[in-house]
Amino acid sequence: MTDPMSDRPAYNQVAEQLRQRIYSGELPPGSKLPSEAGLIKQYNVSRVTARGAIKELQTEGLIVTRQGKGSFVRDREPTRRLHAERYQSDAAYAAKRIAEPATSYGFDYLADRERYRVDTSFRETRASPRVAELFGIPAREAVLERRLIFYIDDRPEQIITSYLLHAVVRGTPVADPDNEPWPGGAIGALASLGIMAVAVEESVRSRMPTPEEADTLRLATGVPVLVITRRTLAEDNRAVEVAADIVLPADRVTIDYRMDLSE
Amino acid sequence: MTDPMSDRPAYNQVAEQLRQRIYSGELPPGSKLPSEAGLIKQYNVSRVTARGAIKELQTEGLIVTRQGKGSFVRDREPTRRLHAERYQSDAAYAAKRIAEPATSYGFDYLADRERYRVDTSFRETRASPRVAELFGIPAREAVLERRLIFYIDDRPEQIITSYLLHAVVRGTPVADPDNEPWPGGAIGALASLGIMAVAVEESVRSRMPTPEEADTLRLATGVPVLVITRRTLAEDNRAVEVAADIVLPADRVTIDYRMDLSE
DNA sequence: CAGTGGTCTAGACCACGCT
DNA sequence: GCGTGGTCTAGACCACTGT
Repeated sequence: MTDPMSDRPAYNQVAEQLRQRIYSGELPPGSKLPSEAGLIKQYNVSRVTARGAIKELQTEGLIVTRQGKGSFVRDREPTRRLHAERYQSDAAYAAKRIAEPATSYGFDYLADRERYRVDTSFRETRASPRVAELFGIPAREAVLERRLIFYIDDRPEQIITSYLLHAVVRGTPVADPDNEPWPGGAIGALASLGIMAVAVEESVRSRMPTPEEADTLRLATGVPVLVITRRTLAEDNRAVEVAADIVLPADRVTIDYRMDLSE
Repeated sequence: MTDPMSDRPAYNQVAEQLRQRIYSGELPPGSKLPSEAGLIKQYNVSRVTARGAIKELQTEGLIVTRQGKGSFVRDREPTRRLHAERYQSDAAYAAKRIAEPATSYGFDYLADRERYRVDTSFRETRASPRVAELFGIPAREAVLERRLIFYIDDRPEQIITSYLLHAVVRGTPVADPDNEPWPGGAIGALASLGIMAVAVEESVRSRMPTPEEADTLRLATGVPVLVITRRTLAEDNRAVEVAADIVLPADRVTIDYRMDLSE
């Protein structure tokens, strides 16, 4: 059943045939793949070879495998949309132009308020070279590091590591972890101190998660993370908050932006 | 050297120790990991177990392995920044407010013009349900599918699948693949037909590449792709171009956005 | 209990990179 | 030629899932 004349290894040929059956829809999301024993018989290969094919599809994020049950075509998770317009909404709330923030950490604030939870861990530290560069300040300046893990329906949805200048927030309610989640997010928190954000810059990249990230975000193998680095700017484009890493599960999140071209 | 009392498998323990040596900087980018034979001796494990540890680090994107040479800590590629402001620049060029487009497909147009190349393949087809939804038109309407592979220094940097309404571009220079890359991108091409874009929407997500994508983008294992879906909007927020998948190598690209909060 | 995947072993042969 | 990784085999024992 595998072609020994092919220049491609047997495990790759098996994987390719399964992949085609998945892409074609013959094996829809949730459906069960042949068992290892089945593949061994069907393709007349050893167990290691059959497992190699399975492994290949796992690392591509096509299937998930459960011990004692089998391998299954991965279900497509409903993706939550993270709208960049939430920042405009946060700013409008901070400026008291609207009564309630529309979102919190990108979630629908009014509809989902009861469903979410945030774990906070604050500490005073000194700016790393990277954080200092993002702020535009000398390294080792005192900063407040806020580590937030955001859950919805008890499922972790984002890991935020955010920094505020210690000189600005020391002794204020903003430095108190019990006040998280702050209505209007970082923009709302800064506004409570009289600091009005005028712009937000985001840089988006992606990579495979560290084992710790895969664990806390409960990621299947073959699922990358989206990583946003955010700078919240006040007048003169001076950075007043820096989120050096917002880590999101890539199988559950889409990030939306809109750029107006009118001058 | 591995702890048989641990509940974690041997290959995982070996991987964890190597991972720590990489994260700690003891094994910096580019440096060589112990050979399989070395791991077998050092940890007193079988070859399969040693290879399992290597495989784990590969799928995390931490190392690359070359036959006959060994495994090496992955070099961090210099990431190219894809600025969303390029759309404003394209629009300014299209409106003849500036003499030259600043970028082309996100690359610096003036500095890099000689270094890039684009492979094009156009075809007339009917809108898939997804493309139709992005356009806001009935499915099966005639569209021009433009498939562009963009290279810089002969290295593929993005795969674009973009759609234009056939009714709009039929018989025009825009429908001629030889005119790619169009100065000012899709916005410039539309402007030549008198259609002025007023906004661009982008949705960003991430996943592992298909084998074909990994091949054309020359991606190492453990490197995801960033996928952008773009809608170019004219007045009344009517979509005039749809890029249903801009696929970018996540180890070489960062996407930058800026949101102004002033009302 | 049977069926499933998870881990591990010892051993073989092949292909690539370099000296 | 030697050291490196790539593929493959046969076989063993363990752990989880469900009847």
